[in-house]
Amino acid sequence: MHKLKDLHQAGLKVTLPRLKVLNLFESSENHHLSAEDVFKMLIASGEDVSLATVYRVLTQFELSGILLRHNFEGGKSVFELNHGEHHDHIVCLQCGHLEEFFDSAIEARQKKIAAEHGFTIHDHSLYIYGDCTKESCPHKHRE
Amino acid sequence: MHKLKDLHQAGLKVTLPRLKVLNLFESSENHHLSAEDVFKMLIASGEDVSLATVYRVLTQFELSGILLRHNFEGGKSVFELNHGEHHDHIVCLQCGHLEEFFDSAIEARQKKIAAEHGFTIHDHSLYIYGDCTKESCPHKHRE
DNA sequence: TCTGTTAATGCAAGTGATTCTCATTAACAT
DNA sequence: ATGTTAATGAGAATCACTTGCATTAACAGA
Repeated sequence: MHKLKDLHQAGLKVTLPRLKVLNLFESSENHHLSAEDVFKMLIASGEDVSLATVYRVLTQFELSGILLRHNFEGGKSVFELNHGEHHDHIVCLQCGHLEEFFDSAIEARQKKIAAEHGFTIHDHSLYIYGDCTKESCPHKHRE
Repeated sequence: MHKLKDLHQAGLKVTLPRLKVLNLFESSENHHLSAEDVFKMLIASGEDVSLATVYRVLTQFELSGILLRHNFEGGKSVFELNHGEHHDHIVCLQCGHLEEFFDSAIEARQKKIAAEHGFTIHDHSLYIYGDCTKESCPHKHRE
């Protein structure tokens, strides 16, 4: 259990809210959670935390590298555990279903493009938006 | 000048606020503007528009294809004229300098990835963040 | 050109997500 | 055990938009 280590390394005290949030990300079915998701799930499971604390903890975890933040369309941030393996996302605009992918060809092209433009690459975000073909996807809601 | 045509095609009346916004995008040095940028620039040049109208106009122009909306990090939408040629962006984290690029290899890989995951691609957003090492990169930029 | 219908606008109030303030409390080094 | 300092909860505040509503401007038809 490297949870304590993670927190100490980040210079953060080991408090109940932080452990609860970490546990949630490690045990949750859905790996991508918004602040509100986290808050509601904790409340639902009887834990008593404040929404403000959830936001604070998520931001601290992002800064210390424990979590990754994504800004999908829709205005709210979504977080996931940082396992150290970079990947991009493909999102269903109908049902929100999310899949991860990694493509070395795209990664390589990006490096090349950055170099051609005289940039030192720091980071990138690639989100593909589309319609998924899941049975559970409410595809019929089209105009 | 196809401004009037654009508006008519979009089923929008040719009103002063709409013309002012279009003119601004066509004449501005900076091609990527937020709602607040547009509002402030119009006010500064003596035009009297409401912020609410700016938001409405930008959204309508996006829906009718006249403008493209981007959601960079930072939580605010940025718009640019839609010239019909898709491109992605590479952004300097130091000075905010922005360059556009198009890479057919990346586009092709994305289509393939979407197909492999059973998605019908609608759209994508790719932003590369880095440091622009150019002399032309002034380190005195607004937030 | 006048005019009625309807869309567009301005203003202010309302939202949703997130951040901040500040008094209180919990961590943990001593 | 306890002092120091960070962390928390509760709610107000902020930021980027969005909406309701009364007023006004567009423009098609007479």
